[in-house]
Amino acid sequence: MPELPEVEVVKRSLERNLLNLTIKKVKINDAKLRYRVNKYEISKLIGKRINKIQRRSKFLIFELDQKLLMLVHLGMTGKFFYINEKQKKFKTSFYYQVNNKKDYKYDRVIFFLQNGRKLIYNDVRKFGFIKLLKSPKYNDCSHLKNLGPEPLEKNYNFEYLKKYISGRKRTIKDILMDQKCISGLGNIYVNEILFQSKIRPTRKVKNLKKKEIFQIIINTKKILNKSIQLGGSSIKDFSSNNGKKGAYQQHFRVYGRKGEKCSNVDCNDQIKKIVIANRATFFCKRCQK
DNA sequence: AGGCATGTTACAGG
DNA sequence: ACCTGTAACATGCC
Repeated sequence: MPELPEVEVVKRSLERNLLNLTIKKVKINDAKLRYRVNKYEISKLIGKRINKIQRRSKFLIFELDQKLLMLVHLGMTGKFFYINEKQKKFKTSFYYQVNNKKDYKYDRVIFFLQNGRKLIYNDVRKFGFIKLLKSPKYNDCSHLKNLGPEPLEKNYNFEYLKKYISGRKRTIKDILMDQKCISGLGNIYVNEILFQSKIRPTRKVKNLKKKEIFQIIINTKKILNKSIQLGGSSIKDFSSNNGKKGAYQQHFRVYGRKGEKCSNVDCNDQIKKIVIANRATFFCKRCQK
């Protein structure tokens, strides 16, 4: 699920529902996430109120009483559910309506809230993590300190990207996936951005024209904003849900479309799939030069 | 059965 | 010390 737009959608939903609520109890069903969830540390959250929720790149930051900071990353399959304590079946959730009975197996950490509801961190593959930050200056933490600019902020612009790529030898796909260059993009959106920008993912950055760099900036912002507006995208892992899903996936132009006809009206070529930096890469060889 | 999957990072080698 | 590429992590699905 989660690249920047999905995390932003989750953040807004958490904000709507959790602000000013106090955590009553925390239950750890499985501590073995990306990093072991420390029971002693997590217990510090008890009795604390959630005052603010922020997003940086694909990370969520919960600010609680006494300057406690909880950092959450959703990894590949992490998600939050928000339900009534007494409900046995999930009826409401932040992001998806859930009807898959097996889902409870992957409830890793449960936060019991003072209003009688539960916030559940659910993660099939356990690539996500939850940890408390030591310093109130969260930009110091190892996960956040080397991140590049937010793609939707003004400091991600033509001058920035031109300067960043100068002297580098890598491909544009590789660079856009690199969180040190731009933070928050992942495989799906990079594929989409390069398709819309008419740039082949294998192009070396040193050969990019001014106009192409400009297109990348414009299309990055355009695509991310559109996706956030549509509630992000959810794929594969959520195909069994019959509730509300992010709608942006219906707008994918190349991602996952190997062998299909290019979606540009005047083009009859098939979408190709190759691997760059261990990641599936889709493009149209006629439209992306 | 084997390959693939929305992410991050530790590590090796240049 | 910087830059780059690869493998590993855990689990389910096609």
